[in-house]
Amino acid sequence: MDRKEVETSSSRGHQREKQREQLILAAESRIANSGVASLRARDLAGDIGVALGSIYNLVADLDELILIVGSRTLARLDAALGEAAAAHDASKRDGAIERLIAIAHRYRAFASEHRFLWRALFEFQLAEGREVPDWVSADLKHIFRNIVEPLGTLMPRAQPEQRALMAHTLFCAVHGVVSLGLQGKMVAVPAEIVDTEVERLLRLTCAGLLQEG
Amino acid sequence: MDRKEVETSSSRGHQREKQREQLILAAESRIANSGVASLRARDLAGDIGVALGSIYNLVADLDELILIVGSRTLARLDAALGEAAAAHDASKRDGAIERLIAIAHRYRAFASEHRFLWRALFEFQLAEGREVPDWVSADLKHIFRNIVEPLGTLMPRAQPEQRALMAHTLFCAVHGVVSLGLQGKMVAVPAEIVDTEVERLLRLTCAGLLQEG
DNA sequence: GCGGGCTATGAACGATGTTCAAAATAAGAC
DNA sequence: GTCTTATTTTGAACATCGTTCATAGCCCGC
Repeated sequence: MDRKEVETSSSRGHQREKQREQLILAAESRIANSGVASLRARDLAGDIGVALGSIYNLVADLDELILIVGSRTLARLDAALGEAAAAHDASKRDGAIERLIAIAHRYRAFASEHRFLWRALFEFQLAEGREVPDWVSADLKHIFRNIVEPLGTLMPRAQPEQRALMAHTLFCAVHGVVSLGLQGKMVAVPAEIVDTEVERLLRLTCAGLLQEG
Repeated sequence: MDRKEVETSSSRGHQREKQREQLILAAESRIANSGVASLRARDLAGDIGVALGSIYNLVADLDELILIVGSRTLARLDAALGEAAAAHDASKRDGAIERLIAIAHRYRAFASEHRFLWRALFEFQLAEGREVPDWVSADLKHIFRNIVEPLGTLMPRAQPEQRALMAHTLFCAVHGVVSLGLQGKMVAVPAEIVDTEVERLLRLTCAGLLQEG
């Protein structure tokens, strides 16, 4: 409790925190290169030059590590989409539509560039009983802001909840096209075709919205 | 090679085929109840009253078993969607739209009813290097027919490839809404809300299509 | 009944995530 | 500086997996 103890524990804690960050970076690198399914505790221990058991002094288990990497991926995705959104003025009709398309294209590009990290966001299944951490909802709400804003222009009479629901629908729809298209689960679709698909989908939907008045 | 040998091998083969079917049913039951991730070779051996090693006389490995169960799921999905499609006349504009919505609603219902079997279709990742079997593409093409047909009414001037691409886009979009909505990955959405979302999405898209002429 | 090919068996192997008793290390007291 | 104590690091051990394979048993035609 005295000064020396506080200093001590903070210095130790600092060392520990450095190792923890090394571990997170190693995990991120391995996931990015080989996919989340091939993440191995023994590999990570070797990566950061530590014994196998020490991994469990730095994180509770591998699931926590995957969640942390996921939060970093979500943050990068948020930054990328925000950048794409900023390029268009959502207060004008055409700008609003172009922003939605730009976000969708950036989403597709992000999925292509960070294939394994992006897939890890959705492939990872929480162990039974564990709950999605709070930061997931928080980060997603932030991402959705970029979609809700142009919808204000395109759905001027709608209530905020209606716009929020539409933002959710559009995000999920674009995600579906990107996900099934790139993953090649049914048929592998080239990236350019996926881009034309999401653009077509958004233009048609926006046309329908504007027609409603 | 003579008759008796043929009879023999066919009777033995018959027994083998019966065990194989038992194994497939056991796997399907376990996946349906607990998800594909908790499928265990030892459990299956116990289910059909056979030694652990015998599993590998009936199928190459568990991946093959999961693929077989997947093909059965796809067949059921095809039947369900076909039934929903048959309820509407795709040659009239309103009927075409209603058919698309009915198919989407049936898709959502199928996903709800056969949660784990449906998720197994998409969660399962082929082991590195192995290819998607042919029946996947074949079954999917068949499913898509129910979507392409009403698009003929809604996109009268379009080329067949354009209609096929739009069918792909719509399927993926609806899948995205259903998948992310029901799975509760971001926010768990009640089934009824998911239904309203896909219906809204399809009505807006169809309105956009009709507006194009 | 009997001999030869096929099949079923479950012990064994190699991975894997996770735990834990013991060793090593660091901190504090004098 | 040295000793005691608390903390951390270690890697062997454990429990589960999928998968393999030598062996034992069985069924068939003869």
